[in-house]
Amino acid sequence: MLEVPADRAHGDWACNAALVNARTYGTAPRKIADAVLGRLDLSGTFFDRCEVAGPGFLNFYYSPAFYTAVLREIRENGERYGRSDFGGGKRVLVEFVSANPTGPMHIGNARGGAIGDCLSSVLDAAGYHVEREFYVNDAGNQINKFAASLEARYLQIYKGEDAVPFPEDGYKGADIVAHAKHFAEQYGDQYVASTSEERRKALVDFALPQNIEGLRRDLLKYRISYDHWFRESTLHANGDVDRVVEGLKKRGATYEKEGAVWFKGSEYGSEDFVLVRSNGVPTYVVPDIAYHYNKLVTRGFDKAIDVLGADHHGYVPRLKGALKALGVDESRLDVLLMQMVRLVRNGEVIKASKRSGKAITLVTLLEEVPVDAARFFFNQREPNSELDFDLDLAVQQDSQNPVYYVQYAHARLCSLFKNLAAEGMTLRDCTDEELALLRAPEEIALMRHLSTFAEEIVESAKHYDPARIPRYAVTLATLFHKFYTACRVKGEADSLAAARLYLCDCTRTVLRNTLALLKISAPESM
RNA sequence: GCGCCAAUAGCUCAGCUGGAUAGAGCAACUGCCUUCUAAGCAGUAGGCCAGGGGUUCGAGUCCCUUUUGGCGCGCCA
Repeated sequence: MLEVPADRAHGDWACNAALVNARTYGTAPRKIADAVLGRLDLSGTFFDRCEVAGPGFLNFYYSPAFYTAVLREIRENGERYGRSDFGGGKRVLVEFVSANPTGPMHIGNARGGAIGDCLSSVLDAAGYHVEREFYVNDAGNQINKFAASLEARYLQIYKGEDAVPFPEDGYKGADIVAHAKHFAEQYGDQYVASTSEERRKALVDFALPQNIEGLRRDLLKYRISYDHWFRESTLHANGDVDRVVEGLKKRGATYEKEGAVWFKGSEYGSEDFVLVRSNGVPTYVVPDIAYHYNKLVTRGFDKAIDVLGADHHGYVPRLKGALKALGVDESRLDVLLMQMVRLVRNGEVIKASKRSGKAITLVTLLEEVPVDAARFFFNQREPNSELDFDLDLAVQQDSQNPVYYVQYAHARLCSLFKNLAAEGMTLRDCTDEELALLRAPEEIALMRHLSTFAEEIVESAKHYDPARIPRYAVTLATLFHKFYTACRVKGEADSLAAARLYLCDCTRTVLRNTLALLKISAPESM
């Protein structure tokens, strides 16, 4: 097996085949390695030498031609450098955020948004055909609660707060009060006398579109835009929800108990659960099944990826089980569960209660923290780890903040080009011999890292781990800063200066491409 | 009680399908700006990888177990 050794003194690639097979051949690993080395022909490859080291590793070293080829590739491809066809154009639907439209987005949605959006970009760059989707829960019980809450607030305006009890499980946020007020300003008391059904419908028709528009607007501020806003209500309207129940019944995957329809989950890798309540109303999972059936069968995506909060993890086997029962290969659905976010200020965790309507919203967060920082921070940690979001650090404009460290590298590069241009030196093409002058350890390390960008994107796509991208960015910035300190452009002999400028240009390109995946700005000056 | 996720430097985290002396950043300490941005660089110090077993030539990585923390387990969504 080939691997990149931790220590570069051990070569650019290391092969441990001799160690792995020592037992099979009954020979000492070093002897095997020596034998392999004797038969190795590196001509025509990007390696110029190979050594046996340690207990029997074969260490390969890149030739200068490799680095030259990397730089040329970056120059040729520009903003496309790093893209690959790993995904083979497979159609992937990434669903993320999908916040409840009955209220504002919370901090978990902010993490989901950053992760989902970056993951989508990564998959796109890795050669998948990606579409981003927001699932709008504009039906079901939460809309009923929304309606009841609005109704109570509306009636309270005319009858007084004491005369109209607020529903126990209603939405207590100030946004509901505001909706009711605006509704009253527009329609007056004309709905006080109408039936509750009419009144609620009018209120929902008034408030829900505003909320959805608000979600769209807020997410846009967060630099997220979707290809589709898919409405749950369409699944009810076109009969898909009913068809799920019918389909499962037809396949013998259901049974009735105490007047309710149950799914035989235990036969499909989950536990049994209720599909249709005894009152005839389907549970929330049924439209969800219909929705995922729609993604994978009706619309025929090869893969559906859901970015969900970890509190939904118990629901995943149910969804997959039901899809399996409907004849859909459940492995085509991948769920990326992200653990909870805790906000930290002054070293203390901020407690947020959604019930009281006092949760910190995405909008509030963005008022306090730059979008660049938010997107970077939320992608820094792997999704399945908890994340402490340090509000103080995110707004800090110094070296403690990794966002600035990376952006500073870009600003430095731009400034370098600007200053040299003022002195009449601009980027020019270089010969292979000139590029081969880039031999300093800092230059080699930088070029080697540049060469791994596409691979990093593929790994990130493979593991659904966008956290690799900020890490790659920080490493790239570090290597550049080291190079910048050790190797000067100005004042060097023309050919070396030109080669270094060439390398700077490549670094700038890759830095931009990396930040583009995160949708973080690359400032020209700081 | 059952299930999912985590535990690595003082703090925040890497460590890819098990590989060569466990890595960064921040914080601490010491140096480096008359020359392309010092929002930077170089260096020092800091670790029974939560504890205990096991698998193997080799384990932070895989298996079992204990402990601690987070989240789930409704005819709520």
